Amino acid sequence: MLSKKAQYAFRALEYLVEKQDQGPVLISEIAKKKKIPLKFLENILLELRKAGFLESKKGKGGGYYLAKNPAKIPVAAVIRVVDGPIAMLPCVSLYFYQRCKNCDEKHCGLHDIMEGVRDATLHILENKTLKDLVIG
Amino acid sequence: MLSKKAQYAFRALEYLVEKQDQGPVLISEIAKKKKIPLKFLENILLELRKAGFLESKKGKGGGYYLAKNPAKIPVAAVIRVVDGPIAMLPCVSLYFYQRCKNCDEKHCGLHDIMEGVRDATLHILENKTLKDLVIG
DNA sequence: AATAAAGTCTACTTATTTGGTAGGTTAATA
DNA sequence: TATTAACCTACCAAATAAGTAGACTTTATT
Repeated sequence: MLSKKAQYAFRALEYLVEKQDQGPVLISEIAKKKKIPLKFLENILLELRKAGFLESKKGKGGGYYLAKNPAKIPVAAVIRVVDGPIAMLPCVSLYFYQRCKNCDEKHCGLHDIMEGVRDATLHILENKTLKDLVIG
Repeated sequence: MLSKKAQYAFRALEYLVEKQDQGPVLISEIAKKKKIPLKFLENILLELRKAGFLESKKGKGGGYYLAKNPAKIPVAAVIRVVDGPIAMLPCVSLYFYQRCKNCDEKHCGLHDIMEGVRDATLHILENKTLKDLVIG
């Protein structure tokens, strides 16, 4: 399951995609419209900015806005930043790989199964982007 | 990510599939061979028995063994019992569904994306079984 | 019948993660 | 120089995950 943090992140990003051409958007506006706790959202947006998905402006007329074309930001990238690994086992994770203790990856059935799940999942999450968060 | 509990569960089940024709297997034997904390494993096996995957015998010569053909127990079913939902969002879970607050599922891009991920994931996890845990 | 073996059950404890808050600091604008 | 709004550090509480303790029941053997 995605954490609430990640779900908030996607809701906020969806809003920013919608408001894409209207200059910086206030954190407080996003919080209000998307019903996300303000201070929690602050942290989340900061993290998304540091990851390069968003940019921000301080002071009057400031706020957050997309750092690049939303069609260039895969859903998978956002999940990795906010929640970490996407795979179901550390030993099949591409970005957060950890070797299995007590289990030989070459002869582990679960490993193979979860590798398949990872590939199927990433096939979708690497190709869907922030653009796809907005429908119609 | 699967919890450690789920990973232990699969390791134990794999062992029981291997020892399938050799009568009841001691918890302590599984714990030792698979390096799983004994008391923790007790709880896990109990849960798997209550879910109908395993059966047990008490007293001397007792132990745990598979309740049915391992090829009839999908990996998905085990995950649901031990860890709960497989889907990435409550609103796309088949067995643990919960409605989204503040979001209309009909117009939610993330919903659609995660529905796709769920289908792709289940396509694998419903068809792979405990039999597939053992290689060669 | 007595004993020992082995799973069962209830109830903890401890560690980690999640979700959220507080309050001061810095930068931009008017 | 006052105001606005993001930035940053630190903290806290609740929930979940991970693991442990110990007494109880059932079964087989002697």
